[in-house]
Amino acid sequence: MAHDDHLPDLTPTAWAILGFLSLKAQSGYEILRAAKRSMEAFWGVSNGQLYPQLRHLAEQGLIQPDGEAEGPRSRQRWEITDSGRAALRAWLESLSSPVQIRDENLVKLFFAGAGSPDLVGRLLEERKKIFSQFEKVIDAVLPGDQLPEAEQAASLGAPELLFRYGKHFTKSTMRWIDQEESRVLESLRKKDDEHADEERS
Amino acid sequence: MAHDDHLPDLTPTAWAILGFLSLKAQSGYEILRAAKRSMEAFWGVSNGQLYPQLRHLAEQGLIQPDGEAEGPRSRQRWEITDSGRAALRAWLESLSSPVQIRDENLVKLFFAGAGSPDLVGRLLEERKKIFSQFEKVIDAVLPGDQLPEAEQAASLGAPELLFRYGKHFTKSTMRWIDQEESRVLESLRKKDDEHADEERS
DNA sequence: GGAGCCATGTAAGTAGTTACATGATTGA
DNA sequence: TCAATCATGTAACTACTTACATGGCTCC
Repeated sequence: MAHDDHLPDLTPTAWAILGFLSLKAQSGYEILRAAKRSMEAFWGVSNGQLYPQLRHLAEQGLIQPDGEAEGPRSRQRWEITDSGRAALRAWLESLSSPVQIRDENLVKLFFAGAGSPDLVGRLLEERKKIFSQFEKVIDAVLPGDQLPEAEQAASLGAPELLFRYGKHFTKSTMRWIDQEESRVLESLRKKDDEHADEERS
Repeated sequence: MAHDDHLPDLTPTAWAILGFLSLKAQSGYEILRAAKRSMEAFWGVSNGQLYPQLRHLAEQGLIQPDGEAEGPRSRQRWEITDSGRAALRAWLESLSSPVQIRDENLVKLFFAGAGSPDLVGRLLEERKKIFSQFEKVIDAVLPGDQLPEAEQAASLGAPELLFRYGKHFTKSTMRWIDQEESRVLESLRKKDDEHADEERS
């Protein structure tokens, strides 16, 4: 990773949009759906971002309309330009910003962890739910049954790679939760023992 | 997790600030440092957020000044109030927002994955660097050598729990990268073989 | 009495979300 | 022909970051 030379200054979201257009000329809505299906878990794209960014990319000459939009609000297909492809290649070789995580459940665990094991247990249960939800999103990246062809084409790129990472990540987190849960159980058992000792004495 | 009953409407960052004050009465700067040391990896707190939020928490009656600030810009210590403690307890029992991840390197892998294995290899190398950097942040949560007592007290809560999670998380990610790297190597080997076949024929 | 860090604070900007408005298309 | 859904778009807001300003403290 080096030479951020002549990189246009775009947000990662804009680069992702350009990336989807590099796979196939498509409309904003199609991009939105493809992004939702294939990478929502690791980079969300909302429609409030999408349309302004499309216009911005067009202004920069990185994409262009493919055919005419029939009306003021009818479907407009976009295609990547040569300079768009070049820019995308450069972006792929440039330094990435560090992974950012915002994990409220974990923050709670931090503050609860010193206190009641009960609460920690409940928070770990919640965490399990959060991550099984997360796994559902991941599973949607590569559903067992076949997709309509259009959607398949739209989520080209390397869905299997993201899928493998997502699976690895969720499974590993689930394992950690199980470990912590048995730790909690043990600490409760110990407390019980101590209590019983006190009773006897 | 249930009853979000009478929860004041605060951002998770504000809750975290309140959480730190529940461990110990302290100044903004101390909170900033404790947050940086103990939970930066999973929830960053910046000073542009901190001071306005302190004032906001005070307006809500969840914290109060502990002693007087000597001057307009001198150290001010804050302490949590009873209603602050009650609110914090309620927050700990309330539903957490889902884990949010923004992972630019993974987005690049998605778009690179279908194309050149070389590029995928470089991106995996970058990922390794990103996560070994991440691990350094985690390691700072529980440094082998002892901390000044003040800092220890400030990062009470359950640093070991966050540490264990962070370690588990980074190790597991590193393992995945290794797997993917050998996958890349294999695909390069296959390509080579095919090439050799063509040469022979 | 000045260098450098400690500490508080703010202004400006960034990147994003949600909720809504509206037009176009489809199909019962 | 009406309802639902597809598709584009925007306004208002939210949470947050960076960079800077400034004052206070310490120690030589």
